[in-house]
Amino acid sequence: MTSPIDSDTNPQQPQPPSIYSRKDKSLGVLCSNFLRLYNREDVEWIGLDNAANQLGVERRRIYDIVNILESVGVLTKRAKNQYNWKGFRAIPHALEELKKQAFNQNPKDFQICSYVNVSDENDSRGPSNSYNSNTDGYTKSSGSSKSESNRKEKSLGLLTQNFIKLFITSHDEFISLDTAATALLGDVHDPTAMRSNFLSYCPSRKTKVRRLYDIANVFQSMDLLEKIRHPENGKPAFRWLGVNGHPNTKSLALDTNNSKRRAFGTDITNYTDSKRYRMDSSSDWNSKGVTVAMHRNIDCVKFEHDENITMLQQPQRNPKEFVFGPFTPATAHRAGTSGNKRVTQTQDWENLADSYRPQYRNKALNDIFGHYVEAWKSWYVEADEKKEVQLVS
DNA sequence: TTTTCCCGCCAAAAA
DNA sequence: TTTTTGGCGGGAAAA
Repeated sequence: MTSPIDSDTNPQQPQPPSIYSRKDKSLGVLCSNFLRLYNREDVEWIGLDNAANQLGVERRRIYDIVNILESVGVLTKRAKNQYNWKGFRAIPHALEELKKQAFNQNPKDFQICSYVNVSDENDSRGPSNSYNSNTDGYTKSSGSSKSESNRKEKSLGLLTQNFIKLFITSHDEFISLDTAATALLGDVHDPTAMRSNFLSYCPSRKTKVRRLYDIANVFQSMDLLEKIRHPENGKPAFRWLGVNGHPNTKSLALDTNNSKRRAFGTDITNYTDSKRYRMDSSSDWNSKGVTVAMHRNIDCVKFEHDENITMLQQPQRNPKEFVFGPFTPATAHRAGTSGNKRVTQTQDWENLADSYRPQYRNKALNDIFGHYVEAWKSWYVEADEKKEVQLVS
């Protein structure tokens, strides 16, 4: 067996001046090399030091790769410096878990809207949080300390999982990283970030986009993701390929002959068709990535910030109804919803927004939340009006 | 000019 | 305290 060092090049010969190329150093290339090194049946575990040495990179880069791979089940942490190798076979199960999470409606399990302890007046430190031992390893227990949860909720692994969930739940086949970053901005505890989000300027979004490029590069090297030009605007976007390496072919054509659309999130366990990782949605809710963020953030505040706000009151829910979660389409309707009901529903939301505005002690937060609600309301109404027009025509 | 994303600083977490 | 882990953003290559 020969190592790269044993190549037949003559060491005496002057090497051509090494031309620096970023591509050679990219995370995608590194991930390919990493997989080439370890993606074998006989590999049980890997050491980070060994990986860094073998691949000739700093440990820091190995952490990037490992965190992303761990988020899709390829690796699990075994000990300090060591990871168990699970391989690609673990990916489908991990994706199923993510899918369940994306549509499972225990909001507290949804990391994206985790910590919202914004109030300066409420700086009590809770007990340490820890990752649960469930599949993804990133579900947070409640009562986290601010700093810990801050750090973990911003982790690359968590961002990776939420990025995947975005593809799973999105009605759009093509998602730009900018849109994804907007949707995945979890800095709800940062009033500046929240406000900036709506003003299309946000320093942390730039960082988020950087991280999404990292993730996308790794996933591309694994054939889980494909970079394309958006067919409509020609801008760079990404398409989720999934484990089969085929694009999600859930197309609108699927529903063209079926006016009765599936209620959002009703077939959680129904993923025998691997091409259908995206749920049918009866709305165009995520034609605006921001809408996703909007809805999510409101849910965050609603469920996580109960000590500082008056809870948003939930309308009485039929226990049999599916309870929407953070990625739930804001304009999703139940199957068979009548037009009248839709109008009523819109009005209900308007009323809700008007009547149940939480009262933050922090005035800035209060303003921001109000901003969220107003924006959400207008988008909701707009989307509903579009749907009405479509129905009429 | 905009998009992409490497690189390594440095702080948090763990040992 | 030392070591491991990894968030973060400056700034440069690539498009």
